Amino acid sequence: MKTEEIIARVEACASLDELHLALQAYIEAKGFSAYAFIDNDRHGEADPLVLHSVSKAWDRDYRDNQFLDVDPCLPAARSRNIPFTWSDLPPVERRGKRKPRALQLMDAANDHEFRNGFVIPFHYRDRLGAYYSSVCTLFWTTSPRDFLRRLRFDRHEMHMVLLYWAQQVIDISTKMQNGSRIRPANEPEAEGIYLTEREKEVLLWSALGKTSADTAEILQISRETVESHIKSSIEKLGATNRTHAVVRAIFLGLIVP
Amino acid sequence: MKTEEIIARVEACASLDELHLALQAYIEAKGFSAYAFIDNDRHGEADPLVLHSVSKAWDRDYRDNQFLDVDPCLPAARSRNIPFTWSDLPPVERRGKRKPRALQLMDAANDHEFRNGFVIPFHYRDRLGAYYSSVCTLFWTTSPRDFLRRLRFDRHEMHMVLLYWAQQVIDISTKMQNGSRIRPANEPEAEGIYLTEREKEVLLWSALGKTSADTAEILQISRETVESHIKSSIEKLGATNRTHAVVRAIFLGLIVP
DNA sequence: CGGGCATCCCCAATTTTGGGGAGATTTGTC
DNA sequence: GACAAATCTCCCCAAAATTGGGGATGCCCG
Repeated sequence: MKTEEIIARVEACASLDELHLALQAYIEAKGFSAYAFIDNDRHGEADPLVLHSVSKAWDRDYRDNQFLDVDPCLPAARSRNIPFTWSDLPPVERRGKRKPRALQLMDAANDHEFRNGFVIPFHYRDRLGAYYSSVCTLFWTTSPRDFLRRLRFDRHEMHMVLLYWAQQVIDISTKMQNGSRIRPANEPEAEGIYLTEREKEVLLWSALGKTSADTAEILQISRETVESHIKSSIEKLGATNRTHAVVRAIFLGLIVP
Repeated sequence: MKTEEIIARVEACASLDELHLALQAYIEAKGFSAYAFIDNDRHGEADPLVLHSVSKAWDRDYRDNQFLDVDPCLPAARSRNIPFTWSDLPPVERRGKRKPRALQLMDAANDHEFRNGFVIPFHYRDRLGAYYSSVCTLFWTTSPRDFLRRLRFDRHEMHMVLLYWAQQVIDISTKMQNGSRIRPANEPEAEGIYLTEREKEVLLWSALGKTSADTAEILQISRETVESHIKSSIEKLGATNRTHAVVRAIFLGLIVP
């Protein structure tokens, strides 16, 4: 099946379940046994979004030992955009007497027959500009040599498919969370709301914590003028006060702090 | 030439000049006339990294008119991980009598014979965990129909090549800046900022335009308590006032209006 | 038992809001 | 070129809200 077609199939999925099945089918065709998608790096979010097809045993092992905190894949994925394999990671050095937790993790993975893993990092921003990082690991349980051969052929295709897949997961899960990351239902449409350059400018400085007086200084205009711009922005945005106006302007993509 | 080979070639580049030449050769082979890579989305960073092969005239036009501020590609790229084209963007409506700046930009692009553009967004984090967004636009100057045909065939390959290319640009440019990009001194670490439930709650209501008194009413607590929570959030977030705190909380993903 | 959390209170200084108005300049239309 | 609309600029004033200090009391949890 062509990459094109697989991506179209992924984009046609309307639920996380469908996406789960689609990915599992895809990676099995590529010789992988399971996948784990962890959308961890959100602040203050109660439970990270996790989709996976790993065994219950491994899932429990991973959680019970809090391997999430020591998994070297996560920091590696955080500062990369390009997929890598477990074997690409720098070896864990053991210093001192105690076995590093990361080594424990690797031993555990080995116990579960995971011979290698293909890790795809994924960074994105929502409409508010907030950043998120996620990672998807594909688990390989058969011959390590076949793993390398597989990657040589299909690394890019898999990367590409995963990018679209992850985007779809994000889109759907944000939509499910009562649309929170998309657009609150009660908020009026962006259409028809335009701010002048000056208005955006003063709102931006306000978003960066400046008072009217600060902004006046920065823009070399009078405080009254700054407030006049703020006032008209508040009115245009249908906001109740400065903070509200700034949030809405950010939300509407009118300013980018 | 196979994708594999092109990427290997890109990864072999040791300088920005080489990367520039490699990309230009690649996109010309695909029928594009020029590219522009802008690594802009960073406040407090001295000069944004820009690599491009566009004409001096267009470069000057773009800078002189400060089109960077109105370019609809940038906000679109900011919240996407998947490439798009100029024609994918929602049309710019003109309200009022004045011509929107975005329309001016489009007219200018047309004057420069740019018929369409392929835009690849790119998000990444440095070793310190700071996030960056960049965008690479490929300019198409010949028949619009050929553009679509080209994309149908090569969209994914080009996406992939650009991902590796951009990663290489980042790697090299960070290496050149004697070390890494540094988190702006005034920005506290995202990690380690935690707000209590109550703090998030009052910030959220604040983001929605409520005053302390409103929020007190809503949460059935006293105004002083609300303000007390706001105060401690401001301190935790290293903000200077309420608006700033709300903006930062949003950007850290702590609250979701 | 200490520390963080949630709750409440006070007060003075500062900032913001919500009215009002008004002149100069730019921009596009007729 | 005349005209209208929008923008940018500045000003005044009183009411309301926020900020930055300082406290205090429970409560829960490790």
